[in-house]
Amino acid sequence: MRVTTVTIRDVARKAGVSPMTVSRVINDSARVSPDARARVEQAIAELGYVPSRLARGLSAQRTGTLALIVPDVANPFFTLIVRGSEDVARRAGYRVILCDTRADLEIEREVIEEMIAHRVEGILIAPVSDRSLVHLRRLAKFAVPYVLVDRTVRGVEADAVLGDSAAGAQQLIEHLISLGHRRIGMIIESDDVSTARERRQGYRAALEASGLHVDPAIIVEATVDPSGGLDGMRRLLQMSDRPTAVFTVNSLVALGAIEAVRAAGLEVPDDVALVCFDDIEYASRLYPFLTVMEQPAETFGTLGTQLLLERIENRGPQRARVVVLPGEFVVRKSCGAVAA
Amino acid sequence: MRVTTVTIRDVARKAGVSPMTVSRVINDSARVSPDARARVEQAIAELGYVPSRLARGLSAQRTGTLALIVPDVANPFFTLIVRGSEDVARRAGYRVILCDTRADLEIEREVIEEMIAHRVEGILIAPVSDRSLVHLRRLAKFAVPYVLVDRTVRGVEADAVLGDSAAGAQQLIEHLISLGHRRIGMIIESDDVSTARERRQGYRAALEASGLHVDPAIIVEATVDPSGGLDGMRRLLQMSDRPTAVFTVNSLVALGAIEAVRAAGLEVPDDVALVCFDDIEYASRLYPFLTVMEQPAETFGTLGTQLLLERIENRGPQRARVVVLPGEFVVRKSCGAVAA
DNA sequence: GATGGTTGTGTTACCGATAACAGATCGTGA
DNA sequence: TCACGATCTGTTATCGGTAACACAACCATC
Repeated sequence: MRVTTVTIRDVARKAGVSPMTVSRVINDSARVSPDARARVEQAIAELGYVPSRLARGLSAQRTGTLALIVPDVANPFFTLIVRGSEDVARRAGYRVILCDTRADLEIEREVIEEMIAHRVEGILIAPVSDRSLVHLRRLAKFAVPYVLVDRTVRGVEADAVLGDSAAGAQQLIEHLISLGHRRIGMIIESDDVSTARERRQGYRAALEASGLHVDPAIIVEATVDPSGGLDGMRRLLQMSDRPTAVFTVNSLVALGAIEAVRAAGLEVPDDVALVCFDDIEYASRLYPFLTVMEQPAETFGTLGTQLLLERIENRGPQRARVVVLPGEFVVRKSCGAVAA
Repeated sequence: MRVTTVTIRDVARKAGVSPMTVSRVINDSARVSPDARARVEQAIAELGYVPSRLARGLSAQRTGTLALIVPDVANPFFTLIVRGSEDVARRAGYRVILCDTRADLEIEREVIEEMIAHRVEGILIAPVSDRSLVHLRRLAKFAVPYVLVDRTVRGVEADAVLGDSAAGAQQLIEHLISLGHRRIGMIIESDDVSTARERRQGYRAALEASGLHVDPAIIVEATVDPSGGLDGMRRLLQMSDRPTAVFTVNSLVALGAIEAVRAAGLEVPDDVALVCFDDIEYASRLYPFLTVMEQPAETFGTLGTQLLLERIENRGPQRARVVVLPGEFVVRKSCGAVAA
């Protein structure tokens, strides 16, 4: 059992060539005589040599590493993005360092510093909010290419892969209106997250198009997880003039909202209809319940990573490319359109 | 906008000291005069200097990076492990590179080579199967500490954090027996995955303890995902003497199994009772249906990472530590114990 | 005032690879 | 036969840090 690492020099000595020739063999770069190549390969096999990416990265100024920064790895939506990104990266010979910011700006700041220190070649990021701006500026300062996924940031022009939040929300709300709802609430996060902002717009547009009044009282802010939904729905239910239908910013919030409805002795959709963004794949398989605007999450990851690789390799146009992927409207029981 | 990187030498020049003094400041290592320290910090701030982890890693032989290798990042069980591991690693000043093997031995081999090349300081791994043995030997050869999570590998003695698969399976089966079932099928993966092996043992032990016959015909092998469950249950339902209850290796398989039951015009638990390992957090919130042996997945991640860090820092005993965490038996509707 | 220990800082070499250049060998055509 | 290009290989410097040692300045002690 070896303790010290086998280096390129050890291989060179054993093969009776210079380190440079070994380097050429492992990089398949310039021409090497069949004879030398064979001896080097033999030596590599015998010594069990694995070239250090650190040394390579330092000298070649290429680490072969990307970073993927998301606000919540446990959210199935982001998990799919992770999977898609990982896959494309691997095929292109890159590794992915995954960072979970837990939707915390300070953690986001830290991980971005870390990734700069790691000299990752590019970053795919679903930023915490508009206040991530300074972090992205930092990336720009260090000339680290990055691509936004799922969310934009005010004042930033960069490649991005997004869902159509405004249109999606509008469609969801229009559906509720078509079912006869006139008082539609919303549980959503703060306005400085682009998706939330756009979904609010869609909400508003749908109401206004039908000549309905937008009542700020039934738009409640919450954290983006089941507990936020629980809390938000609880507040809505307490109102004297409570909504007959509610739109939540995503499916995790919807889960909490459902719990609140049940805890109040009520039911979805009988007492409160519910629609939201993002499907929960496994949950829907077990129990197709939520009416959702499903986004192609894995494609967010694959496409985003492809754009990133193009930036890294300096292919692609100067101008930022923004890809907006439409969602798929899936009607299930929670909206009350079909028998529960 | 800078293109070339700011190095320790640039900082040194600006601060009027040697690079070594700068190194001391950024590492908080040896003593540095308050005056020099102030000048260095000033220079770092003005230049926006971020030390390269590559260079540091190369020269100090420490990368501050761990790898986490799992067979399926999209499986909620492993996602929770990821989250736990990430969290502990960050607090200890380590970054985590996440690798998804997709339960493919060849991909596992590749990512392990990659991680050796990256000179990660340690690896937390849920191995594909017993055939991962050669990969782990490779890690041992390179003196890379590793800790097993969720699964062991035959012939390997290493730190491990595991669930109690045998006891858990036994309890699930005993529950089915107590409900009156006498013909209990199983959908499970190949025997060379330790968890599957142990769950088979628990299954067998429970049956034998009740004097029931173990019928190999109703033990079917399948891939560990919904499609495997679908396929496995389909086969079981075709039998003339089909089981009245089925145990699936985990909840994703159970989802597929339920689909097969429904596709056959039957229902769970009325026609077939169902139990399995691992909860699907979000699904259960929406619809508490599956009777499961829930494992503390996030703890697998946190504890495993702690053990790993101890190995890396050479704390902890020589001998391998194997932690077995008990699961929590959660009775819901799928087993038929309560009214559906 | 010589001795010895602390404190702060610089020098040198090296971590493990690669880029850039230089040189050696060989075949080919004039 | 000589010049020239093609092919292969080695040398040197460098990527951006740090370890190990050296050394100067200062203080306390006898």
